[in-house]
Amino acid sequence: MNQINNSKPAETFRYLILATERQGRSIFKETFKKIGVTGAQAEVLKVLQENEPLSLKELGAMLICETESPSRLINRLVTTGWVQKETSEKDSRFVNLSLSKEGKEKVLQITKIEDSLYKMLEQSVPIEILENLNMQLSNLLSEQPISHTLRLRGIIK
Amino acid sequence: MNQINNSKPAETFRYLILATERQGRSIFKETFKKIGVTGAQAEVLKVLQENEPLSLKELGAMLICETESPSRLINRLVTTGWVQKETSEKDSRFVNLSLSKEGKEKVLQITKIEDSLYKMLEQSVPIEILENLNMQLSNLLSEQPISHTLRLRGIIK
DNA sequence: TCAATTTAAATGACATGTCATCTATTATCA
DNA sequence: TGATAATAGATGACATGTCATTTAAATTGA
Repeated sequence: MNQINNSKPAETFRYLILATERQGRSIFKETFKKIGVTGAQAEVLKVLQENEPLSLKELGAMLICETESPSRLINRLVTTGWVQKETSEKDSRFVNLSLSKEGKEKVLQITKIEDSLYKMLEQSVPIEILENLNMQLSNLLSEQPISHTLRLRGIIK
Repeated sequence: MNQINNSKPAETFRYLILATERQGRSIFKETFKKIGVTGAQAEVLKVLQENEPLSLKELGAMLICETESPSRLINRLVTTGWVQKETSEKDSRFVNLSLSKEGKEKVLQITKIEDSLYKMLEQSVPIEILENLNMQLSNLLSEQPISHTLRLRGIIK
């Protein structure tokens, strides 16, 4: 078991969160690369799968990786052919975003990758510890702006 | 207390880590902005303060936000006048990086900001919970490549 | 009805992360 | 001694995050 620096618990926590996020992102990136997808793209495709159709603003509100109108990210996914973008008939300021057929297929691949990585994590860390971490982290975030996004995503209730 | 999605603890954990990191980054960014520094720059300046002089490679190994030779980040800090860069006399492939006088002053400001944000966090979360989170997260990372960086930084031992 | 205001999305500019490639320097080895 | 290999750092190109600004469309209110 590691010894941590307990003289500065808040600073230690900050860097451990940063390190955990970076390590996780690196692991996901490594495997997403094989199917030609970045982490941000994967999140978009999955959010669309579960909530389509969405406007850009609605999508932006549901992304944890993205805080504002993700025009460029979406335009790249449209160019790649995984997302369809249509101007709304009711209000042409809005666009309606949804997955194409290829996008739906790509999401299946993404889900397989994610599920296998989740399984690895669940096998290396006792579930009670994961659940406890989840409870503490969600308490920490409960009054923060991002908790709204987490509720939209069903990550916290 | 929040209810979390316990049907997928690993996925929930992933997004909670992502959300915690993003929320924390946003808070630091907000306050660093007032002294004209980005989060990555702040980390560089603090690492140099505690370990100077460093080569680019050594610095890169110690950064949690950065994984490789951070040439451009450093060049911007040199341009801004906070970091001094000299070619090594012994081996001119290497550069020696250290803080300028202005850089040292900027680090004092950075430290004040960080300490006040750390204090806020320590006041809103019981220390035992923070320490427990730190222990669990460091255990999680102990076999990961990034644990080397964390040890160099004294965050884990 | 029309001016003013608000809203959705796009874009410019900048910062940074990532990967590949390049240049310059040093080390190694026959 | 010189060719080859390894190393440190820089740069090109691309992706994405952030903030400000712009454009186009819809809403509001007099």
